[in-house]
Amino acid sequence: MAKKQSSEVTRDLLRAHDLRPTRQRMALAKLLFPKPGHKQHVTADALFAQATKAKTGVSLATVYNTLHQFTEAGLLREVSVSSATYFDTNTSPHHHVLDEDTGMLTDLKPGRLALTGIPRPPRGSQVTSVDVIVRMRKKA
Amino acid sequence: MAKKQSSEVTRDLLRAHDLRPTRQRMALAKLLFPKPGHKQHVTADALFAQATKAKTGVSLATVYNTLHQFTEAGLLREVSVSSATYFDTNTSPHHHVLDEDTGMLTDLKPGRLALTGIPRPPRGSQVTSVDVIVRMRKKA
DNA sequence: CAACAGTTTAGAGTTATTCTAATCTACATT
DNA sequence: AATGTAGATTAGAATAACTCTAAACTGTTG
Ligand SMILES: [Mn+2]
Ligand SMILES: [Mn+2]
Ligand SMILES: [Zn+2]
Ligand SMILES: [Zn+2]
Repeated sequence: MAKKQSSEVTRDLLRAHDLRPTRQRMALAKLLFPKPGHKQHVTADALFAQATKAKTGVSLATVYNTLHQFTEAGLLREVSVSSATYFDTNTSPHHHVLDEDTGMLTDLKPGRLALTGIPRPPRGSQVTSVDVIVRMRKKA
Repeated sequence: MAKKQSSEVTRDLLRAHDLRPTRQRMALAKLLFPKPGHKQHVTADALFAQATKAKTGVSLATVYNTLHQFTEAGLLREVSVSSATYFDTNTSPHHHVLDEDTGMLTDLKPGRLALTGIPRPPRGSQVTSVDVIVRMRKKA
């Protein structure tokens, strides 16, 4: 568990994204962004558990609301993997490897995997994201 | 709605995959594989609705059971897209475009999109699948 | 036509997530 | 600093997509 970022830094982060620095958002932001380079993949449930353990008074609904607001603000990226959604603090373009045995999601080193031939969207539409998930499992 | 494949062909298809040709499986197979080249993406719910409309007596549990059995048999391929799973009658390797406005899933012409640099799995593990989903949406 | 493994089913249970509508709070304004 | 209000939080109900259970049914084999 990394040391939490200072309140001032966190407050500025929220303000910079037009998010009111409420007690709940401050607490969740500190958990999500403990220090500049620290990237992680977190589910709503896991974050709620962390917040609860840290005695932060935050409801599950607020965790969901906040994750989505942070995502809209560009602070997070949503990655859907079958029946679980991960919120990724690494918002730069990259792809994922999913360990199907453990459910663990790992970043693929950027630049390693390359995609060519992504179709151009019809006019009026745009490509929202290109998600590549490499699924791995232990051999039978 | 394409004409259904004959019962004999459907029966043989099931037998060839060690699946007893029950009334329910016959009905669902005819809906899924109406004729040789006809590919589609179907959700459990949509298939259940089709079967119900066709006055086939099939329960939702059986639809799920059957879709998974067909998938295990290699007749279908499961494609997960956020909170919805599509079963694809096209089991050959290919990727998808998701229209986020309508939820419609479309095949990407194979050969068009290319991937390089897929990581080699650690010894003892294997790559189960590499899923690429290009998400598109109407411009704001 | 047994006999039994395999199959189906209604309905309850689960899990992840969203919704509602009442309550609260950050902060701009006075 | 007190006030007004848009924005935020919350408990709990609701929804959606499955999965499970255990009892009833059926395709196949002998
Ligand atoms: Mn979401
Ligand atoms: Mn499945
Ligand atoms: Zn990531
Ligand atoms: Zn497809």
